[in-house]
Amino acid sequence: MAGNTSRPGTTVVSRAVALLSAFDEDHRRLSLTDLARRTELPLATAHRLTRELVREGALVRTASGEYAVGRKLWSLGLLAPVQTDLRQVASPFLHDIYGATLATVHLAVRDGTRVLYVDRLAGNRSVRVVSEVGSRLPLHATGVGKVLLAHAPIDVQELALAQLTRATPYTITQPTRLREQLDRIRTDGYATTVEEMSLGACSVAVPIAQPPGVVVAALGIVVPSLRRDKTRLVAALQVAAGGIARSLVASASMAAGPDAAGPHRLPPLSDERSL
Amino acid sequence: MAGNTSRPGTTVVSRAVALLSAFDEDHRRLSLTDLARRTELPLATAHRLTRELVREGALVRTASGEYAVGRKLWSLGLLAPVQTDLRQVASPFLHDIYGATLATVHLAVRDGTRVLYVDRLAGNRSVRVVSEVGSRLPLHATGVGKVLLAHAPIDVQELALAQLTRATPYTITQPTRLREQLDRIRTDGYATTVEEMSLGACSVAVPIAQPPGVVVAALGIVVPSLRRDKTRLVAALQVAAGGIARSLVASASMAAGPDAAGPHRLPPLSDERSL
DNA sequence: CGCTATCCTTCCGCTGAGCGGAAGAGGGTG
DNA sequence: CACCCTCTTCCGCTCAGCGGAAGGATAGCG
Repeated sequence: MAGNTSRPGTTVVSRAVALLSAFDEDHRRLSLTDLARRTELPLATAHRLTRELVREGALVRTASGEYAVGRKLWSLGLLAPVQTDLRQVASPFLHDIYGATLATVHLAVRDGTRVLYVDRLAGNRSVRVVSEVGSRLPLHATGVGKVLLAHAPIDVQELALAQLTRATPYTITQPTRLREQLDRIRTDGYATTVEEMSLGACSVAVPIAQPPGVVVAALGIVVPSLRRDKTRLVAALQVAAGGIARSLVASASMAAGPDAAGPHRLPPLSDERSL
Repeated sequence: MAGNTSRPGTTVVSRAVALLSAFDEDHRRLSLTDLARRTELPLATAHRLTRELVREGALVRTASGEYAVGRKLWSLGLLAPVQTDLRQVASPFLHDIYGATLATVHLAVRDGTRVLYVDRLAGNRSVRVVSEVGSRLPLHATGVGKVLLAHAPIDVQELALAQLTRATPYTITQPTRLREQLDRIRTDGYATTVEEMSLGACSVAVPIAQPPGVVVAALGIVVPSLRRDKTRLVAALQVAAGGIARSLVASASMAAGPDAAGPHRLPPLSDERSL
């Protein structure tokens, strides 16, 4: 920036990104004042930057004068490696599972200490669930989350176990109990939840491991009850997960995002903040 | 910016967006030098800004040192009004059609003089097609494109008719011939293409009109041949399109993104550069 | 009708954030 | 070892960016 900055040290880029990040699932449209408030930027500054972002197509202005995320960002986001490989490869398999079960199907990866839903298929008659594509939930209360947690590095596990927030009366909030489950998940090869995230919703999930042993994603479905056909569901999921993993080898090499960076770590880059 | 700018008048924001826009379908990963070249920024400048974008999560750095679009942008993009309503509402219907036909299914909107593919379902056994979610193609050579063109404002039609690029030997490049087709599309209620975009691919598409009469999107499928069951396909598509339109009413009010703003057109926006 | 409240937009002078040439650090190749 | 290429860091110059303040615009209230 320049001149009379109220908070020196902040850069134009960080402010611009802050403005964009002010939008979330519950705030898809924001007025200028909201934007300024949420980013803690002076109104005039927010106004100037916002106008420029609109000019560049990163934001759009609705008829009512509110701002929303623009199409340019949408197209750009689609280029992110999150979806490029994994999503494309997995898509047909997700359809197969959906066709066979008519349940909500999830494809997710771990993003720090949260599950990031990369894809989701849901029909009219599927169980209502909170997750949407792009949303992030805690690792300990969902099927795919538990799978990813069970196969996460130790330090991530510790971090996650230290913040077991409660979503329903059935959410597991005791670290020791969850630890036991994680052990079982590793040996059994699948995870389940029973109304731990939302009432009336149970889930089964399995890992997708690309170089065998390295879990890069999780595949899961949400059903009203597990009683009847857990084993059948697990089998179906594992077949699909295997297929996805195998298809990933083909388009391998370039690797599914930073997490899978293997022995070579990223150049330092130091203190990245998450979202 | 500040100081010794080589090209005064450009702003930090525009440079940052330029860096992001350097990525496209054929360039999902770019080295620093590539970025600098594509944006015509001095290397040092590109480096500084890029590093900051990485710090903010807008870009990520791969193990090999290349840059790619980050997860943050991906999540942000998902908030764009492009998909919020329309895509979500349409999703189950797309699945139905896919299940019934196993053909590639497309959901598209018009973005200026191009088709913007908002969603796409394709299986392993579907016809190979060029379009991907997020890609933009000319209006005159695809099924969904023709539908959108037929129902576009006059000035857009003129603009599009003035640039009938050829994709295959079967692409229609004579304005008068296309004009006739557009008339038929309006009366018949559906559009077809026969190998006009890619050889071996035919398509059928129908409009999705929300306040009846106002076309907000198009729904289409791609098949190897139209001979056998065109009427059947048209019927299926029209049922789905009707269903989508009806479901849109429910989530109406807050409006399906700027395009659906009814009689009020978008604020000029005019000379936006595309991606 | 004025008064207050809330939102958006424009103005303008001060200044440090941003600029980018240049030099340095790897790494790969012949 | 010289050459080429890409990435990274340095640093002094300077104008792009900053944001308080003033000026509409619209809405609701008494």
